[in-house]
Amino acid sequence: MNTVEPVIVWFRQDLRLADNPALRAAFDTGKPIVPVFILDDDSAGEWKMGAASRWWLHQSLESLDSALDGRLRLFRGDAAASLRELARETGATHVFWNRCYEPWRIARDKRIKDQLRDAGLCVNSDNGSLLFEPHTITKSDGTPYKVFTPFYRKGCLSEEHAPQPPLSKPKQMELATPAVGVTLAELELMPSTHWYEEIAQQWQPGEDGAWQRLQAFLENGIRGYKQGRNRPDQNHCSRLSPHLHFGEISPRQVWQETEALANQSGIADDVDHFRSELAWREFSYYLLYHFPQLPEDNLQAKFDRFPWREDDAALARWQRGDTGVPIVDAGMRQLWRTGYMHNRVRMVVASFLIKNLMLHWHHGQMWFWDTLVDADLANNSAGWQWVAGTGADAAPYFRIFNPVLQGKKFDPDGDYVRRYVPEIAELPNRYLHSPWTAPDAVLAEANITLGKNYPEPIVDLKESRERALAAFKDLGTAA
DNA sequence: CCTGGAGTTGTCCTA
DNA sequence: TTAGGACAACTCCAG
Repeated sequence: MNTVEPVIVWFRQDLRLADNPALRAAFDTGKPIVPVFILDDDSAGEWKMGAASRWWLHQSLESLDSALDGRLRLFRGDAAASLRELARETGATHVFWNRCYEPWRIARDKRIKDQLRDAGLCVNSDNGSLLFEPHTITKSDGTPYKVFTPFYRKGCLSEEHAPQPPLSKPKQMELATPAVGVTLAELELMPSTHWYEEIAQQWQPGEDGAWQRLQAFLENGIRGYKQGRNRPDQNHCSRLSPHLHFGEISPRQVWQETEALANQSGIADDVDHFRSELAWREFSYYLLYHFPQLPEDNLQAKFDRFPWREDDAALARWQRGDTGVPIVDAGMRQLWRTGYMHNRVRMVVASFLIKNLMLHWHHGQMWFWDTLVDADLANNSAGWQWVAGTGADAAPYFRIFNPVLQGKKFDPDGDYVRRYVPEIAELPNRYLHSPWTAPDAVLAEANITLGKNYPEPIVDLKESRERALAAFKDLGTAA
């Protein structure tokens, strides 16, 4: 044991060494560091991590542990108790962490902070995962923004709140290694069956993987981002969302890396657009912080009386990608197979569930929560409320995606649909997004029998659109 | 308090 | 084939 008592760094959603304010603050004490991660499922309540996220976390912890020379300590269960045990064991006097913003975490962390201070420990927390924290941005009257654009102008784009340069990685950290805790396997994050193999092929969780992804995006994806980001058949998305969610890379780092590109000819617009997407992540966290009921309740109360349908069979077919609407099925199958879905297609499948099937957005939110590797309470909840039109900055009720038009517009050559819905791959482009409109001879030529090897559409698009329009109209506008 | 412009992501019909 | 307007009315926000 070291003669100097160590300090504890509690890793949470900041699974990286560079630009990690808590780690930096601990390092600056000059004392040995005990790095720890605690899996505390019970505190999360309904928002216990989903299966895909747990797979990712396992890989990411493995990567972090390796970057820390195998010194990461792991605990399972109550966080305050684990930290107290660790402090007792090591004689540590300080605990450092970066803040999280989910309502259940804010409440839990406040409790923990009090308990640790009562036990005589010093506690420091920092902002490690946002460009700016939700409480720092308000309108001149002190109330929170509900509209993205003015929020963005007042935030990232203002002098006052311009993103800060990231911190470097501490060099030559001294790590302490008490013999406490559990093994990674004992966290039981890995699923018992091997459904994750295709997911594993597509992703490299961890800080190194995050940087490789960012570099690949900056080299190949960002040019043409503004238009290309809408194309699920192309590679213009950053795919940084899971890395950002787990804090393997920080938004400050990403913001700074785009800085040099912004001055290159011809891509200023693309860079601006990408940065505004980072700001959308900030806005989701901002909404969750100021409206903590965001994951549970319609922000616009009038939607509480919307006549949602109950239809377990339809929900199951949506989940499986078995709706008979190709772009919807492609998206849902991409999600199931890869733990990810292209953003444009997320909107299409969400609109289909909410508007065409008229099922409550909670169903979609919960399914995404379990299956997405980037499942994030703020982004997921804000996104579903946005599509449902129940959120802060509501969409006009008549904005109902037509999945056939969306398919034709954003997957014009059908590459995306053919990849994930191979049973209709032989259909010509003209009919690929609406097989039910194809003449019998064309279907026969493509070896398709609707209702046999690919379903008839689960709802009539026109009728269900009108049904939803009527239901939304009936709500009126009064709160 | 009043005013007026604006609001991520759409669809459909008509000329 | 393509471009433009209709589709409601509301709330948000800055001046």
